[in-house]
Amino acid sequence: MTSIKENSTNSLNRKLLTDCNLTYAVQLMGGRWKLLLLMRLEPGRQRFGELKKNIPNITERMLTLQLRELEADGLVTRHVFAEVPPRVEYELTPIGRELVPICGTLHAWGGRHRYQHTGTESTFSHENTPEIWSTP
Amino acid sequence: MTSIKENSTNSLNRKLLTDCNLTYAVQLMGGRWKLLLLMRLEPGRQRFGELKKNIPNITERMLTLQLRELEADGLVTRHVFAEVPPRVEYELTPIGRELVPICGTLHAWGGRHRYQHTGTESTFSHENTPEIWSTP
DNA sequence: TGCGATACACACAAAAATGTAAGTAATGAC
DNA sequence: GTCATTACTTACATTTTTGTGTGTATCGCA
Repeated sequence: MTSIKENSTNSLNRKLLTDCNLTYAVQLMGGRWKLLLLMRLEPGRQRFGELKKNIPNITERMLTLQLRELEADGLVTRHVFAEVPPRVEYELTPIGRELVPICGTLHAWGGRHRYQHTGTESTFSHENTPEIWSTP
Repeated sequence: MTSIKENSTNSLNRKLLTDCNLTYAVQLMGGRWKLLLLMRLEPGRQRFGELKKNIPNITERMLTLQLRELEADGLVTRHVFAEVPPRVEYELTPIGRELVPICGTLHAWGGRHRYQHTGTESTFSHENTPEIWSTP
């Protein structure tokens, strides 16, 4: 998300879909790394560098971008400490936290789908957030 | 989704995220028009032309693409009738149908978020699928 | 013979998302 | 004075997604 052409059909359609609460919701969580970030933040605050370490393959640029969008959308809070070297911590907001159980349901559905569709199971491990993935 | 560069970092990262059941699930429903299509199909089978009529601003190309991806992902079934002019109907699969209540929850969350974040409410109407949007 | 109807396909263009590589500011430790 | 540390920023390149416009096959009907 660098610069958007207001008034392209593409952008108008995006706005149109923003009117529906469902597609609106999906737009908020739609960035490639956003849900992973939310899940990492579930146990509590995390520093920028820790997120970077814990999320495989994410670049600093993408991490910054996605975190800033999450912040702008009110899903996470940014805490800046006036230290050197700098320290910045990220934390889920209440409404962001409400997304977590929904993600649990989606995760379970994804597992069922994968099994039915491919006959395999996921081996991805969310080490630091185990309790989320046990769906009620 | 026309042609994908195998082995670009971009594509490798996509595959990596496919390992997680959550991001896997989001990939399946991530196309711009997919969830709207799923919701339209909830009441029952629909013809290509009806979907086109009912979904604002979607082009034939996008409709085709998204439906084909949904089909390839096992979320909808395609029924072709050997008639002239042609008739094709689309229908939710069982696992696709399991996504509907989750969408209901997401829709509700989206509504809460929008209200908190913007102070407004959605005016988007899903005429043909009213019962979905009343979340338990 | 020509037309309308339907569900597409195709080549191309535009826009958006993602990735790469390099640089920056401030400070304390050496 | 140089260096390491941290959380970025910036300019640019690549890849992917979305949109535009036109064409097609088949048949029944006028």
